[in-house]
Amino acid sequence: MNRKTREKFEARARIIKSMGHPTRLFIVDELSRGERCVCELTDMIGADVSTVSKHLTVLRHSGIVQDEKRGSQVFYSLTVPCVLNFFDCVESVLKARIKKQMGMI
Amino acid sequence: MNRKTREKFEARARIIKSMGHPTRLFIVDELSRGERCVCELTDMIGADVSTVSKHLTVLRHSGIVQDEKRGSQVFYSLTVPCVLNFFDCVESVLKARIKKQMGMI
DNA sequence: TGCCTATTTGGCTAAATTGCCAATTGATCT
DNA sequence: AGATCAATTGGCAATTTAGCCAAATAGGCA
Repeated sequence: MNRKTREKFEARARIIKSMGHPTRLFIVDELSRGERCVCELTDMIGADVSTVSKHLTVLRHSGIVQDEKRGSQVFYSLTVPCVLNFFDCVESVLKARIKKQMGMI
Repeated sequence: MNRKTREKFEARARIIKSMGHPTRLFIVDELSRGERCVCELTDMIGADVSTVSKHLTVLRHSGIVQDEKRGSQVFYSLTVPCVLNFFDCVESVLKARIKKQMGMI
């Protein structure tokens, strides 16, 4: 794998990786239903605000979410709706895995 | 976030996370063109066989790939084709990011 | 101005990840 | 059986990640 190819996959892996954490995946799922402020997300998640804020920073840096400051609050939303396709596919993987475990394949 | 919800997102995040590494993403991309043995993948990637083997174990455990032993070789293939949708979406995220950087949004 | 709320940043520790080498296992071939 | 190739596993050091607390920053309001 040459340098250019490696860089290409590194850039793409970083985006996927940013969703590869339960809390961040929860955030993406929640934002798929509309924008949310940090305080709302923090309440739902039940972790320290600073922790949630850092997770949001990861998602923002990867380009999956964007933020908008309004008053004293910061609202986050998805930049691209297609990330929801991920969920459907993940379900397929889970289903296939269960089928295999049951010896149906 | 209650226990059940957390577990749900943990299971899904584990699948996504397994693709969140340049080498493993490369493997998924390569397998989208057909099954490959460990030795072929190792040649392409240019890392130690043991490293590649461990990456394949991660992907296998998450259910994204399956293995089949034939003779002295082990062939890997995708279990579910939809993982390719990930690539399209990742491209969209990258494009949106570039647009934003250029001040077009 | 001073207080309160919302959010981010710094710092620190614990845990997880990665990649290499060495050793092991398993199949093939002579 | 012995040699060889393919792949996995164990072990270890270096790096990265996660989450909490404390501190800093910023807006809104009395």
